[in-house]
Amino acid sequence: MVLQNDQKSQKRDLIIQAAARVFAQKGFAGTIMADIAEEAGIGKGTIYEYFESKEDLFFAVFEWFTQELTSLAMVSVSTLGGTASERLMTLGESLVKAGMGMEDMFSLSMEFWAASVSSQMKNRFKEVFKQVYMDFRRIISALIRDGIERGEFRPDVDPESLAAVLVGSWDGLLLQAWFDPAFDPLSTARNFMSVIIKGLRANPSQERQGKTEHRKG
Amino acid sequence: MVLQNDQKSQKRDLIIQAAARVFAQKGFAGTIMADIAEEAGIGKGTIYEYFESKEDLFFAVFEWFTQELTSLAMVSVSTLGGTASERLMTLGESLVKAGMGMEDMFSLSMEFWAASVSSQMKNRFKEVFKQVYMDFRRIISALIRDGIERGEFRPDVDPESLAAVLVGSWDGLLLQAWFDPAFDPLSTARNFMSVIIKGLRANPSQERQGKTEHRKG
DNA sequence: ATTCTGTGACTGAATGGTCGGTCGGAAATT
DNA sequence: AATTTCCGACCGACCATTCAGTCACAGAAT
Repeated sequence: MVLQNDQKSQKRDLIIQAAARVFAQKGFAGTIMADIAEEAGIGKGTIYEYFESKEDLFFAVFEWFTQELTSLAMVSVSTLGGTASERLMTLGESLVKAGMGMEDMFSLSMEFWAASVSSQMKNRFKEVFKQVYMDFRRIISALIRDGIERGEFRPDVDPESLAAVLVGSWDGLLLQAWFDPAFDPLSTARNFMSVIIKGLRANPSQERQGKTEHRKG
Repeated sequence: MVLQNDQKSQKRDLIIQAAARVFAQKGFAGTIMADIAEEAGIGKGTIYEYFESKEDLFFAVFEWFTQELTSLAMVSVSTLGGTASERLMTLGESLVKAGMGMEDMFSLSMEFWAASVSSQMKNRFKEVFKQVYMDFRRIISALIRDGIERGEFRPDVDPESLAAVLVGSWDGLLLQAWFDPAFDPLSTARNFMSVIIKGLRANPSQERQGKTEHRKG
């Protein structure tokens, strides 16, 4: 049977997802192509119909992964309503939850990080990572800037810096949770966000208000 | 010549440090034992006089690394004077600076993370990581608790949560910097800390004061 | 019959780890 | 102090294994 393009890409996806599971569990080096073939329920040779090499496949998994993650964040943000504080809070929670839910996927992230150090394709990995982090920072900083414009947040915070730290702390928290099952990133994040929000409030003495001391449009 | 114990351990350290450099540059998988031997200026066989296996050596590098890092933090903290805010700020800066300075070393961290996913010894790696993160959190949370007791910080923040986030965001920030050379983790951290400090202040309207609304001795 | 897809046995390159042998120096013996 | 013995640190050629990638063939589709 001659596969249609969409069937072809469907099978590609099948392989990618099977590979993702195996890589997540065994790491890049620990994974052999035969494992992936078995997981996907196909022959080893077939993989090479769709991918150049093991590294090429790994990179494809990486791209798939970042896509999933980014669209998750996009959806979260676009769905959210309420004040900037609330949206920030909710986005944070849903990202941490996502990270905790797909715990396998987090271990995949670690493999990707490592790949950006030493694989043949480290520069391609780095480039994509850079872009992903930028995207996330952009999403968050827009949210913060919005809060400032509404007069909800102090005008003198730097949205970019704060966004970077939030993005960073999600990684950092999940990392700690990865190593210590007793560590609860969700309640940690919650507690933390409330401190942040207090620091952000334009007028700390009131819960919320529209008084505008803000500059910049 | 029969080596004394201290000569013996000196050579061990020599190998560890040579290995650290090579692993940092080429990653675990990309490193071959011959490289390490060459870097250390010894024969390959000699390495096996001191270490069971490649993984065993890698783990030894890991232990050495965490020791270095922890003692750096210890020294920083014990040296620092001033208010809790100032000490927090300074500790943060010096850790970020350290991370930036030894950029090779940061890439080593990534390798260690990956090792905790998939190496044979993943549980040993995880255990050590867990301990290291706990130590760091303990250092920071003690600092915060101190600030609360002095009445400098609001009594209703959770020192453990905040400490975890700070620790996490150092990792997270350095990670972003790793991928994007244009990203400046230091000024980001500075900006961020000032938001945090504002959120922490016991009495936000004054710069600093000793008024004690605090409970708990 | 022809074309396309799937396959898994096979191969060769790469490399972790071994082991028999070397050699500089310490200790024992003279 | 000269000589011999002994030790163990050091070495690197070699071995055994592991796997990524290939390819000749089988089977399906048309």
